[in-house]
Amino acid sequence: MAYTQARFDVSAAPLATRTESAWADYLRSSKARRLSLEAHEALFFEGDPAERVFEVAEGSAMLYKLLPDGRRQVVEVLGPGDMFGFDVVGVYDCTAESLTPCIVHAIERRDIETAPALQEHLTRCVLAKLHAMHDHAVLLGRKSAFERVASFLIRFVPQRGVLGCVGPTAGEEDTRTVELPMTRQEIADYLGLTIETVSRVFSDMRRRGLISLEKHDRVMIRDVCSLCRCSGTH
Amino acid sequence: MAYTQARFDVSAAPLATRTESAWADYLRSSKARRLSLEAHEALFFEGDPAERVFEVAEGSAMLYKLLPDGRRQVVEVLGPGDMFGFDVVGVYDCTAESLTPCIVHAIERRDIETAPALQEHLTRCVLAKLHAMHDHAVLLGRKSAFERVASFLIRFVPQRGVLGCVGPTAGEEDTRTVELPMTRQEIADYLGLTIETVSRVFSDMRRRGLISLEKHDRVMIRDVCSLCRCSGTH
DNA sequence: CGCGATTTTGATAATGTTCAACAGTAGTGG
DNA sequence: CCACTACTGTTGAACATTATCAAAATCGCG
Repeated sequence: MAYTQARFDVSAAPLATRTESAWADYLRSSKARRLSLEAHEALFFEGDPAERVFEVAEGSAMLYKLLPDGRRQVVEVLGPGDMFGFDVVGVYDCTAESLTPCIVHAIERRDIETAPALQEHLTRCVLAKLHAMHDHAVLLGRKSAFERVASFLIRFVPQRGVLGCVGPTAGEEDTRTVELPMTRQEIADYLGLTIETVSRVFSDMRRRGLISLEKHDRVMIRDVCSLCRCSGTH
Repeated sequence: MAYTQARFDVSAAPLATRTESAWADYLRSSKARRLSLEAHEALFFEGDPAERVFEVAEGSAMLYKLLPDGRRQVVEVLGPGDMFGFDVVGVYDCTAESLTPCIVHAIERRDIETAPALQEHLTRCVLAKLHAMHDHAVLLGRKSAFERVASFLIRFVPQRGVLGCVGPTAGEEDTRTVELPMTRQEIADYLGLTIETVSRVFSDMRRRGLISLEKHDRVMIRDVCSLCRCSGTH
């Protein structure tokens, strides 16, 4: 092996800084278009010619695909900083729809293709998405309904449930409240379940004291680590 | 919208040619290492420091992830031309294992990072993989066992079952024989099913006259279009 | 308060899993 | 060449999980 992980890390750090800054420069420039969306507004449809790439600035959105008989699979859930609208074949492979009111930046494909620093940033984002899709495939292919919902909830607790999880702060109650940007139907379509199953799992988790529901979309996780142990991943 | 799909296509074509050629140049150079693998040999493990990127030259391979209790999800099946071993966090997120005897090219991450033309090629490959993962998420999240196996089989018929499928040649028997590079267990772990269910679906397809099995891993598809209609996608 | 939409709950059905036994296949060595 | 063995794949029966269908409860909002 040519160099160790430590050496990779140090060489990667300045690269990231460099591309982040080029990206920030681009977004400040007049070329980037800023779009405001209401909740549940489609940004583009599967099959539309792919002319722009987008970045979520505020709020959240999703990408989904439909089967001819109407079954839907939400393939990605997007938050601030996430990019989407990449393509290979000239058309979008998914439909993009806002979940909450949100602001997205639209970037002309042309601008990216001619600016290596922007390309680097884009590549980084695509790699992160591919990584996330691998995890999601495990969830869809091998996890039970309970594990899927647990994994889903932990996703909304920053820095937890992922590799290098910081764990609970010693001695403290490890309680966190998360705001879900999605309806039960959207959660179901993301997790490959039905709306009823999602609802039943939420109720089951409540009965077991793992969570409590302040509102339908406000979930208090009683103990993040306990829930994490239900996710199948740990 | 700034420009039409047609304009995107023509601008994309020369780009592809340019990166393909840089890629071919790199592979001919002494920097690319050529590795020979037997069937079922691991190339790297989930968690290993990610120092190189790979390309399949001959044969096929897979990427999989394991849950702590041993459940496995095969997240990608790779054939000639496919790249793998990308990372975001410095370590591989999957284990890579050959399915058949195969030859892979190993490319130092450093070489790619310093050569924009190689980066473009890599970005293209990652985008294609992301696209494939979206389709796979639909399969795992929303398709029945029968549809999953049908989709899987069609995957091995070049130019069919995908967007812009050429369809059967008029008047001809639309029969094709495919060689599966995977065992039933591997297919099951790829499709999010059990080995028994995969076996039962194969038998069911045989009884219905959709396929015939010359050997366990040689499947004759009686009529590609009929099978395609069973895949849920069309 | 009352209406429409979303969510929850219940009863039943279907799909796929699990566990167990059996069959086919390939490889080995007498 | 055939018997033996180990492995992979197939089939069957019982079971579990999740889906489906139907109804009740809750929420959001004018």
